[in-house]
Amino acid sequence: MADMQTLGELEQLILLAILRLGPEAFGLSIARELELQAGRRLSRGALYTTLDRLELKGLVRWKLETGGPERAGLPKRLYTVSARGVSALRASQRVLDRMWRGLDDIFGERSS
Amino acid sequence: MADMQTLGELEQLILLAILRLGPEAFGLSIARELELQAGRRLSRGALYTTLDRLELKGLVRWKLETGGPERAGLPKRLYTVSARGVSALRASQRVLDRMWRGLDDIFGERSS
DNA sequence: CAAATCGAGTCTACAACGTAGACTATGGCG
DNA sequence: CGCCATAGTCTACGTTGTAGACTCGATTTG
Repeated sequence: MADMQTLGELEQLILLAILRLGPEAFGLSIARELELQAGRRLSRGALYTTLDRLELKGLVRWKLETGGPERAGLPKRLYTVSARGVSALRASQRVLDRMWRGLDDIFGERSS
Repeated sequence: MADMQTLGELEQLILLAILRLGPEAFGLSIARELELQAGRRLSRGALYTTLDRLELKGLVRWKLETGGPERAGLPKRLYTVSARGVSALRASQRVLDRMWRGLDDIFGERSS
């Protein structure tokens, strides 16, 4: 795992949204979570291309959910973050955290 | 300041590096700080084009320092982060913070 | 049942951001 | 002067972020 390429800003947010949603993470719910929590509105394109690229890098996976009782047979992709995805996310967090350290008092917002 | 466009991942780091360095922030010292704190190595190109773009967006400014005693007359650009730069940075932090909230326990690293 | 609608995902194209490395210019030094 | 070092410029390209029109099956509705 020598040099893990860095995550883009949106990539981070999408990974985080998936983690937040747990087993209910599919395309549009991810977009909703992002808008709700981060005030960030995405188009379909923005969402799915990023998801595809994360998949390509092995940071997320998905399996089809074949519809339950309601939504008879209408499948959707349930996304999960892979172990490598979690690591990449933590690496990004670690770097930012380190760079903020000492500045929090002056410019920061970390309320808790 | 309705919708402040989001900062790229490197843009955030460079802004933070400048804040950390205070009055000693010029091109190469920024690169050094980034490597030191974040383990992120940048080429000249990566550094200055990003700096130029931040300037264009009004997030950083610089003034020439005309050499002191040593370095007689050799000028360098001393960078500072503008008020808008600080806001943009805080906005990014706020979003990430919010997205991480609740996940810290499971996946987080925030040691303190 | 055809038409309108909705939810989920695909595809194409382009703008913005991240990156490298060769190049210029000026000063110090043997 | 020739050479090394520092600070910054320029060109070019790969990666990430973005929009919106399109497909396709299901549900609603007149």
